[in-house]
Amino acid sequence: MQPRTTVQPPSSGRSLEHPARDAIRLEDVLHALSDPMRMRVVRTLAGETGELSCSVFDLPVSKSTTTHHFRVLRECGVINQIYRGTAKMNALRREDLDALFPGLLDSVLRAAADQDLRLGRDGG
Amino acid sequence: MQPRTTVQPPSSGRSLEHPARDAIRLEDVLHALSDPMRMRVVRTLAGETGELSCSVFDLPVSKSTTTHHFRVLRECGVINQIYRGTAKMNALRREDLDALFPGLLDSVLRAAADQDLRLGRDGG
DNA sequence: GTCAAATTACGAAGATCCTCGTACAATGGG
DNA sequence: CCCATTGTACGAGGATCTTCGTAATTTGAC
Repeated sequence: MQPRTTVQPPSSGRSLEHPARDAIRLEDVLHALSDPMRMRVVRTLAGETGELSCSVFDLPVSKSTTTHHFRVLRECGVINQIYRGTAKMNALRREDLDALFPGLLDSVLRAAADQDLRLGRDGG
Repeated sequence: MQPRTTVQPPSSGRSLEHPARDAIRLEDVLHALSDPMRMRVVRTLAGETGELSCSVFDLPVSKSTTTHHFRVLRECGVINQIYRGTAKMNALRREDLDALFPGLLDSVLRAAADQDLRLGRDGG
């Protein structure tokens, strides 16, 4: 078997720009989370430990729009994106967000879950 | 003569519509807080125990725009507004927000304060 | 090389948002 | 009653946002 030393082969030469941790702005994060589609993405990512490709999200919008929302999330520092083959993997920047805004992400996620229960989605 | 049981005379006949607690939506609150002017208002209100009139806020925008921002905050359930004479008093709906979104307001306020320090506003 | 899968880029339509100025309304004091 | 104070209503301009369809790009498999 091959060594495969690196855990994750970054795969391709395509690169994606991400803001450094210190460049992340609270107002941008709040704006990003104020969109239902993006909130849905973030909530799904928060329930996963690893990465998810864009295609596993079945948002009720076109693929172009989905691409747009993922870019907004990346450019404001909420998610990390990396190409692996033809897929683009996504992960929450939980460490960075928790370091910058302690407790914010968790309270937002909890508020979203509570609201779903209250309004009768999912849990009823 | 009338009993006048209520503590605060509402002063005028002008009334303002507020969403009930259960009608407050997380996405609307996040959107409201994503604007720097409105965040400034909320942070100022959070530092006060009582009410503040609109005029004590010296936002770097016109009076029309100030009115607009206060209305957005009221209509999404973040603040409570009431007329007292010629003034309009504002207060955070802290109880409602804390009940609906535990910890959210506090973490947002803390994040805003931290970011100000980090970016060199105020504290330096 | 060819092909399918995943995603982007581009341009555009429509909606919403932030901002403003000006004219107007409500209140309380003299 | 007159007036100053406080805030609103009513557009309107300009920016940004959400959404889309179609053409193009990148990658991995055969």
